Amino acid sequence: MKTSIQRLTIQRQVILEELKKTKSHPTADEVYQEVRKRIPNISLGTVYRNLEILSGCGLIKKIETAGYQKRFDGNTEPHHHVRCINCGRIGDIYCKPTIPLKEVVDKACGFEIFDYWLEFIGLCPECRKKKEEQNNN
Amino acid sequence: MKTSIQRLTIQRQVILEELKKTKSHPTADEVYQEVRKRIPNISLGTVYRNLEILSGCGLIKKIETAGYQKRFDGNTEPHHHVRCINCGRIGDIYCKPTIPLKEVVDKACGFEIFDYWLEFIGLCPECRKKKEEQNNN
DNA sequence: TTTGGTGCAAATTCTTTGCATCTCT
DNA sequence: AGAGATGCAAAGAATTTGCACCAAA
Repeated sequence: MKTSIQRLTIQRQVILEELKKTKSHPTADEVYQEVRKRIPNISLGTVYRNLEILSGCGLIKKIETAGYQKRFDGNTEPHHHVRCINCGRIGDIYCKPTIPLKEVVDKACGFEIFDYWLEFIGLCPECRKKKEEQNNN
Repeated sequence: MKTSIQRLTIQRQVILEELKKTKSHPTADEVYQEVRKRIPNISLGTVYRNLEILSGCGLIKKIETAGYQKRFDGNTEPHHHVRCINCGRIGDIYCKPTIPLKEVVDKACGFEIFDYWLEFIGLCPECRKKKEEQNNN
């Protein structure tokens, strides 16, 4: 895994900018759609390649929770995610889980732990509302 | 989402048995390979369909952490996972995180939280050893 | 001039689906 | 008969890769 970028091409720069600009945790294709507005002839392959490289050197974060598409996050601060079970939207959470997570796990299984991934699954406010309205009919 | 099985066909039964038998969190294809030893003409589609149904009614667990393939777990006790960044192997952890996770999140973001997913990323004992040997060369 | 990057298209990989057939009840 | 399942094969979706060309060091 590379830890630094060789060249900051326009494509790479715009992809990064668009990711930093939004809080919506877009998929590769959504990034592509956004970037195309500024670089109309960019290819989807280039977007994929660059998302991989950018996350490889820590400039963005890859959100790898499947069954779903990968998503990408321009926010590299440590934080956690909530995913809406209904619409797939992903939100951010900044609470610090005050758990000695690493320590516990290290002892429990012999893994050398680098990181952990904490994701909550539920209904986002919008979908919550919709569901309640349906129930009232 | 269905909550009960209509018919317990041989295919369904064997898939379930094989999953209960192992601790290796196999992918759909790995389940397929194993089940084929007992039902040679079973189709991959059937395996996928049944894994979906079995997890839909809570008899098995779907592990949806991607970039990787989905994996399935015959162990439905609440527990967490460690994933090896190198070989992809998934292990189990039974520590209880003593955090009021749900409560904190509910307040923080307006989501209605049903569940959470906690996964640790690191190096499994085997890969740890390999890496150390490489470093010694 | 060499290395890295790009666009394009084809290829892969994983998963889902349509359909004719079969099987329980 | 009718609903649910199956095998097979084709289709889909997401992602990766090969290749010829381009561009910056």
